[in-house]
Amino acid sequence: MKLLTKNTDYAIRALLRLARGEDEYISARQISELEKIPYQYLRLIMQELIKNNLIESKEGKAGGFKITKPPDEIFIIDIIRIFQGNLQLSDCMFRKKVCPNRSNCVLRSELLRVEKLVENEFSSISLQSLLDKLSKQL
Amino acid sequence: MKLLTKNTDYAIRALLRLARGEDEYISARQISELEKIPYQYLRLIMQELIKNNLIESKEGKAGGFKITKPPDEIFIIDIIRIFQGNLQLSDCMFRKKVCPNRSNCVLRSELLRVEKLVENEFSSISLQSLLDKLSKQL
DNA sequence: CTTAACTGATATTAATATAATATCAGTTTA
DNA sequence: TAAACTGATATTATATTAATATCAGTTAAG
Repeated sequence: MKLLTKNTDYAIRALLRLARGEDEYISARQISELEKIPYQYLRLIMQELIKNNLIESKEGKAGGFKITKPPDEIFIIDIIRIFQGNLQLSDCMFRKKVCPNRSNCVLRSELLRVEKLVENEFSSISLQSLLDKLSKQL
Repeated sequence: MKLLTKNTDYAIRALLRLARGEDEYISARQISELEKIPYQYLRLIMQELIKNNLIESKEGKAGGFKITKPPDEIFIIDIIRIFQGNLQLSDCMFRKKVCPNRSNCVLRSELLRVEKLVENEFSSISLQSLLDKLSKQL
């Protein structure tokens, strides 16, 4: 079970970069080099972040990206949701009206509980809190 | 993020079946039909469960599988570990000596915490507790 | 003593999700 | 007008997960 996929992880790192970068625009190229994220892949990630209003862009030479909100208003869960969708349980039979399988139903409520727990945890971690940790490391 | 993969889920259901089945052997064919699990896939799962000493088998006609421990001694985490390995964090750079990426390191401790949490939850759910729920549903 | 119903072991394929590249059009600045 | 960028989208590669298939060996029952 992987809590974060690579794109979520890359996105977090990219956002942390932007959050550190005052209000200048930072290009995908720069972020890619600083954070060692494959350039083209990062581009896709940035586009997703734009769609979700976490960052904004400036086109053309000297263009790049800028974070749109203060880092204490962005939470890890927001980023997870973008790239990994809502937390989901075992594939099983969820959309179906009546769960055709009792054993699974029994599991369901437990999984929902754990899911909720994980969600709460990730809802409590803001970019700012990570930045704070970062600065302590220096 | 999927908490359980299908094989884990199937394994849990199969084990619940066995746990309900007194001390008779139940064949993969029967379980497959009762729980609607693809037969050949289930066979593989049963073999894994044997390797991990959760069940034992009897060969030949009238053969099948039997659970080896009382259901209050088997926990969901045990089954998850068999089929999904240890909970793992974001792929990132874990085995490496020095984390080459500070931003990620900052995430690391948080992820470890959440991971531990999930682990604890799944360690507290026994097959017996699921069986209890099942019987209430009847 | 042979056949039906089973498990053991392992190989193969299919399906899906994740990760990474590639391309081309359009924008901005110097 | 060229260099350095983003927008949009298509393509490919890789890994993981799920599912099938095959064949040898075992057991029980007629």
